[in-house]
Amino acid sequence: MKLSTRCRYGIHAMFDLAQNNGAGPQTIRSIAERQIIPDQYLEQIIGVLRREGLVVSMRGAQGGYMLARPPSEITIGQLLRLLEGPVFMADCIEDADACVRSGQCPSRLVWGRLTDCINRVLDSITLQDMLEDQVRLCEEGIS
Amino acid sequence: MKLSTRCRYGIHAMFDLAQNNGAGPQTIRSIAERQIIPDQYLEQIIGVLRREGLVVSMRGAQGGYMLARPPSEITIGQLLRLLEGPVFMADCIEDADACVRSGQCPSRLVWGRLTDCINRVLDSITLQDMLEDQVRLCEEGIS
DNA sequence: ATGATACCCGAGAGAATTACTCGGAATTCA
DNA sequence: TGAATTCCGAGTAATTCTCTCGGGTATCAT
Repeated sequence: MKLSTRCRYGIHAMFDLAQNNGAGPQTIRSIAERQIIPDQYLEQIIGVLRREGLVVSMRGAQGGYMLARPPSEITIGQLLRLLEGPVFMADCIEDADACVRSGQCPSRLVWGRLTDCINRVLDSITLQDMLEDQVRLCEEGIS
Repeated sequence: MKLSTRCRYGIHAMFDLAQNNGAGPQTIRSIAERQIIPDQYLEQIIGVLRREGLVVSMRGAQGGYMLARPPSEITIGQLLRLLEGPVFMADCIEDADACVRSGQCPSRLVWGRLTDCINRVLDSITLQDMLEDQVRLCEEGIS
């Protein structure tokens, strides 16, 4: 049970944009270099994020990407659901008709509880929180 | 973000064994029929559970499988970790050296929190709990 | 205008993983 | 002995994941 690298790359890229928020548009290449991501792959990933309205792009020379909203309004849950697909542990969580037993299936209860817990944790963490975490981690590193 | 069918099959099979606990060994075929699982695939899955000591097998005619412990001592977390691989969302959770930035990486904090939450939920649910859930679900269905 | 920069997009290659299948050996009960 | 059943390694088909390619389009600087 692991995240795909697509999802990790996407979240790293968004964190990078959060760090550079206000510093003008960032190119694919510069993000990819800082975050150590194959740049053509990142292009694909960031395309998804743009189509969903989480980042805005500026084409042409001096173009690049910027967050579409402040870091405090973007949660990891949003990112993960976009990049990894919706969080539901079995088809019957999204669609009760996917299985004839849904109404009386105890595993369905388990998957439901797990899904809720994952979403709750992830929706409670914003990019802003991560920026603050990093400041704290760096200070601890120094002292 | 979904469970593999291997994992769902395995848990359904274990739940089936819990329901038939005390009723003698259950054959692959009978479990597969009740739980709607391809039986040769189930054979493979249940082999993993046997090697890890969660079920015991009896070979030969009238043989089959039984739980190695009471349902109250088997958690979904144990099963999921066996069947789906250990729950860690990125390599750096298990092995800090997997990434040079581990010490100062805020995503690592996120994956850590998520991993903890998932394990906590899953380790709190036993097969016995699921048996009781099912009784309750059936009663609700009737009334 | 022109050229350099950079996003945009669909198609596809290669590798890994998943979900199964097959055939046959070993064991046990009746 | 023979039928039932587990045990095991190998193999295959489908899917998904990761990443690449090539060419198009928009924009800025000169």
